[in-house]
Amino acid sequence: MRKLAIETDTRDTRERILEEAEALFAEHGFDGASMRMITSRAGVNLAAANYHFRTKEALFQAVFQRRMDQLNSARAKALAEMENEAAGGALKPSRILEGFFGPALAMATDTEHGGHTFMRLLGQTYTEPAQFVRRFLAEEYADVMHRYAAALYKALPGVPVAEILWRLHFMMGAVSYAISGIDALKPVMPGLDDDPAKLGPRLMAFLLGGLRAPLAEFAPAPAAAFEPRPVSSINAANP
Amino acid sequence: MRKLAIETDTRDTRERILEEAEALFAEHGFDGASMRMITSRAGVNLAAANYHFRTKEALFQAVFQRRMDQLNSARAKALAEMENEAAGGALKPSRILEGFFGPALAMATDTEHGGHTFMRLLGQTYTEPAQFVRRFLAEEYADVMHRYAAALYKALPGVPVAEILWRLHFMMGAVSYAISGIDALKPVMPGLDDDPAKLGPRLMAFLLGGLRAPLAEFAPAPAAAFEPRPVSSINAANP
DNA sequence: GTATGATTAAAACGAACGTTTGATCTATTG
DNA sequence: CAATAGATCAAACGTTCGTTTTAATCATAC
Repeated sequence: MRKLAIETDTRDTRERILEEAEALFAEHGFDGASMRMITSRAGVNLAAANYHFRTKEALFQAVFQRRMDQLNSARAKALAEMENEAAGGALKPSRILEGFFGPALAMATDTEHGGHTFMRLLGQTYTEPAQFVRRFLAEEYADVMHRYAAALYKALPGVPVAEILWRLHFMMGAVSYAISGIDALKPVMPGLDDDPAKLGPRLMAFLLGGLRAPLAEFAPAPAAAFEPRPVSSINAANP
Repeated sequence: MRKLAIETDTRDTRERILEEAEALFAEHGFDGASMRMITSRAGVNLAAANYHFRTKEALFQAVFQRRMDQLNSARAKALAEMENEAAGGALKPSRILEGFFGPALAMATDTEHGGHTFMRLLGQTYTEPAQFVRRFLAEEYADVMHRYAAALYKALPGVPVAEILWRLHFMMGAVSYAISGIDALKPVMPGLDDDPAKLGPRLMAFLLGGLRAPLAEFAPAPAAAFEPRPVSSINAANP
């Protein structure tokens, strides 16, 4: 009971900081959440945060590390099991998507252990301006992402790898908005059916439709619709 | 030359601030971009920013207003022309999507007049933690968004309106990631074909596939894949 | 010529920030 | 029990922030 006591107290302080930091980073962003807010909400001394994590950036990384480890390992495990089961054969695209996005949605709908909070934070972080955040996130994603891209490449013969990477990217955007939309969409779209249990199937149907869409043709004709508007219209808008 | 001179000088200062604010907000976020950075980069006095815009928040809103006006009017005009042409009939879903996302992509590929910069900023802003930003953005989107949702509802008989709103939301996520990905994706996915001219067709093919995907069934069976993981795995990840 | 509004310069303001310091407390160890 | 090492505390440090103020300069309008 001696040795346990100190470790328990220590982890309590450390983890209380981690918990509140996760919530406040999600609520106010990296810059908007101050060390004083985090530590006071956690009920610990301000200096304790620097004692355990050295800097604010390191605290932010620590918040991310434990969740990303969980997410990455869940995704890697799902893929490994599928590939083991298929014994070298190609996988169904729908199952690949479930392996990749299923753990993210599971975490996003877990409101009891902070998973929901973290996924909101993750959605913000992809477009986070701070360089160290984006670099850190890219490193965290790289490994598992490429393994899923490879699985999709094998499952979708004839689809160029560049197309698969782009569609994987599009899908991540849809999922990110879907998750943050659980909270943020209501003011924009009143009366929307936001049953969390329906979100998973809803989203997966959309993703599969996008993934399986016929390949685009890069003819000059359809591309004309996306040409920049003339300058004059920009200045005329606000005289 | 008298009357023109004062107006030109005035707008020069005001617009130089707006330009640099747009670029720096996109680069460092609302909190990360300071008034001192903005005014010094614009080559104007610090007090001039407060003189013209009163507060930093008002400056941020001014940056948004001019671009959102442009984006909203382009979208509204495209839809109005289509509906006029169809004379009360339903529109092709692909044309509706082009009307909605075409102007956004056009702005995003316009690197000469700041459109690209602003669309990066817009992508960040949807998940922006600051309340006043989200509320402002929701108000800006609401009108045009509902008109496009109505057009899609007429174009896709049998699809519930809730489903259309969600898919519109998913599509906005995909587009947002596509736009920010032009810059941010390269470190994650080296060797990716990022030809900007191909992005439009690529993205539109994906969006159409997702929009037209068969409706999901809300049976309990497929929903099981999205249940939260047990708590033990969370604690076991980082002991 | 005088009033007006735009701009600059320089300084100051109170507040909040991340981080550091040195003392104090606590629990295990020899 | 005394010594040691880690955890926690109150307080302060130096910096930066958004904003305001005061004064002076300049170009235009009436």
